[in-house]
Amino acid sequence: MSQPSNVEDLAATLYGGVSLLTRRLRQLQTPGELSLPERAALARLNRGGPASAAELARAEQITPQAMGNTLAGLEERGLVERRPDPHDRRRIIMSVSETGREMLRHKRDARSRQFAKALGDDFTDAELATLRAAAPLLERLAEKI
Amino acid sequence: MSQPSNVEDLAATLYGGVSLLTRRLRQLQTPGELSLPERAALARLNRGGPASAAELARAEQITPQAMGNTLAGLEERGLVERRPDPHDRRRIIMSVSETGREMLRHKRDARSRQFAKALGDDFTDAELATLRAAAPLLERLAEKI
DNA sequence: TATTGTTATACTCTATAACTATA
DNA sequence: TATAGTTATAGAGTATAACAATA
Repeated sequence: MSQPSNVEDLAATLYGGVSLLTRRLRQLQTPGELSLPERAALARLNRGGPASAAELARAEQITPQAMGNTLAGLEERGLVERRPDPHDRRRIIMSVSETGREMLRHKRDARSRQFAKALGDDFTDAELATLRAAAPLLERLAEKI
Repeated sequence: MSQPSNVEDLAATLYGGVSLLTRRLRQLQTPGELSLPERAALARLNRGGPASAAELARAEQITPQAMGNTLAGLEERGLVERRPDPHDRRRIIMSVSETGREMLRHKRDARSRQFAKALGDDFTDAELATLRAAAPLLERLAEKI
């Protein structure tokens, strides 16, 4: 197993699946809904608790500037709140607002629902298990590249 | 298994891995190298044989306009060639040039090498098998969404 | 000096819209 | 009418560069 040529093929197939999925996910975007990075940032803020923009950027592995854009969008809709860090006046701590929590709770995001629905409807338990096992490997792969 | 909440979690994790991977892959781009869609189009043209832009667009599931952009980039570097279809004067048939074939043969693309290297170096055979099984599932998921 | 955050700008990838030529 | 291809424009998402404030 894992001869060079197989790994090359795997790389190509993986790229194909990953880019197609990203594209489709973006196409599902409807006006007024959260963008993909917005949803990711909001979800992370919710599971990880309040954090600064720089911390979130490191966690999501994007630049602080890009995270700033994303957070600005979330703040405009009142989904996150900012408060200054009393110990370090450079920092601004972001947290999920009540509206944001409700948004996450009620899964109002049509794209997320559709994504989850596709997984639930069209895949066997064995296939779901494969995807579940593969998800963290994709992250690790991204970090190793 | 596959309770709604698990599927939601899987959707979130999968999105995280997929978007991170896409981002990293794009970051690896160095000037003068093939872009991700260029590489995908060239590889498909090589495996599938000569095809029109519209056919390639359908195969890659992007718009003909987007494929036109990609092919224009490949043509500029002399990696693909165009010739009119003698039977249908609307169509232009694209094929991989000798230079393009050499590019694919010699794997000159540093990103592909690095992608394949990360797979070969940092993953066990079992993990590679999981990724191999997951790749087509990602494509199917993208189509079902 | 290093870090946090901001603003400005540009790039990649893809989409929609509008058009011409051919079928 | 429908399809192949083109051009123009716009949008999402991210990057680099340059800066001010604070540590």
